[in-house]
Amino acid sequence: MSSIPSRSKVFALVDCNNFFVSCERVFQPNLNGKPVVVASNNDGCVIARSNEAKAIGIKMGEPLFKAKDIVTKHNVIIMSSNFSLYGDMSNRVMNVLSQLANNIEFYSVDEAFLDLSFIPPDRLEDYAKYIRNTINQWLGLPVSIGIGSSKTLAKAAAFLAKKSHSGVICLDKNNCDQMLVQIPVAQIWGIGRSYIKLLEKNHIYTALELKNMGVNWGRQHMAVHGGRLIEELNGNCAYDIGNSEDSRKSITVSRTFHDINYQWPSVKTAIASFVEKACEKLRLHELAAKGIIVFVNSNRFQENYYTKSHLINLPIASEYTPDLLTAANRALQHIYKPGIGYKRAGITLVDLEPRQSIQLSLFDKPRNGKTNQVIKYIDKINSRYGTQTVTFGSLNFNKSSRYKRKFSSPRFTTSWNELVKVA
DNA sequence: TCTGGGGTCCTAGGACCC
DNA sequence: TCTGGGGTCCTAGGACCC
Repeated sequence: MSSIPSRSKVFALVDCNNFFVSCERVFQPNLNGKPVVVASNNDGCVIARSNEAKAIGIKMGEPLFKAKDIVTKHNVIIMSSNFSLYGDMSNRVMNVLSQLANNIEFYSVDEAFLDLSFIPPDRLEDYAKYIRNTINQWLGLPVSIGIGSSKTLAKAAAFLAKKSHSGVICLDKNNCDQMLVQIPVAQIWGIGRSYIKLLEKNHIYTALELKNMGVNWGRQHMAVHGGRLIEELNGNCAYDIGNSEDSRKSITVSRTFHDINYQWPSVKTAIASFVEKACEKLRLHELAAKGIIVFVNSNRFQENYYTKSHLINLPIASEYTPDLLTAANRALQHIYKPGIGYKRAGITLVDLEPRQSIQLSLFDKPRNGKTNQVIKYIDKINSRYGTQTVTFGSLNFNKSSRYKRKFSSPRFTTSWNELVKVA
């Protein structure tokens, strides 16, 4: 029996150039042509650079105080970050891209993978240029596009595309090796600090050399990911386009403290406010958490660096701040060490699952001039468990005690349909 | 003096079970 | 003093990404 070889896949990576800086420039065109950097919270680190800023030697992630001399000398413009702007611009980019390909993965705030297998090979480059021009014309943002038969190759192509005149590079069987030899192995997607050391020890310096090591070598020295990575460099797809629906697995809120000697009361207060923020996100995405991790760090640039985290599993999947606050406090007791000045703390909500209730707001008649709002939770598990009736006051979400919830709201019983009508 | 914040995936080792 | 061989699940921590 002969099998017909399926046509190999084609992936494009669309990457916004200097994204945060480019967003700022859309609304402040006077920044064009000047060295501009966007700084992190507290204006601590450089998190985006214009080409002009890159050219004069400002490094990504560099603390600003270290770049002080260059900044002064070249009149570098420093912008404080405006993440709501970048998020909004990101949504616009993704909306445009969604109209240009069926299968798309929103990989990060400024990058997306597109499945372009539906485009004939000889039309790929033109189509990529069309995408690039469309985004530029509609949104005023410059993008680079890399194309290859795996996501890793598409990323590699995008790296070269950034330096190219056209902003688009297609890797195919014919030009792949001669392109990969130009790419330092450190630029390959999935190769970080530790692997660079390992590869240098083995005299591997370019993407081509890594490709030629073979899948078995990769698996042996760099675990499963290494094998897949080399598979991908050889043009075989090991990572398909991801599901683009919001299926996040954790939510983190953390901050670095300005005051280095954060002690118990302050850390406790900070953690409480992180829980509040995380719960907002949780509800925004209609999720519930089954666990909470609390972590604290001392200053990582000092000796005797202290870092500790602790997980508390919640007895119920929770989207309620009070439950999570209690858990966070318990976790904090485990990791807090007196006498240590904390530099950073945060919480991560884990094991997220779709929220199993929906929220309705019912209003009584105004009393004492105020509207008496009664917030109710209605069982979505109705459909799952076939229950028809929802009781407020003391509510069983389903038969298992795991989902029992108590409410302080007035007790009454009604049916699903009636409630929907009221809502 | 001053060094971001938010994610994913994998693995080693311990606890526990039969 | 000798002290199995599997398996699973959980957790902490490491590595990577933007």
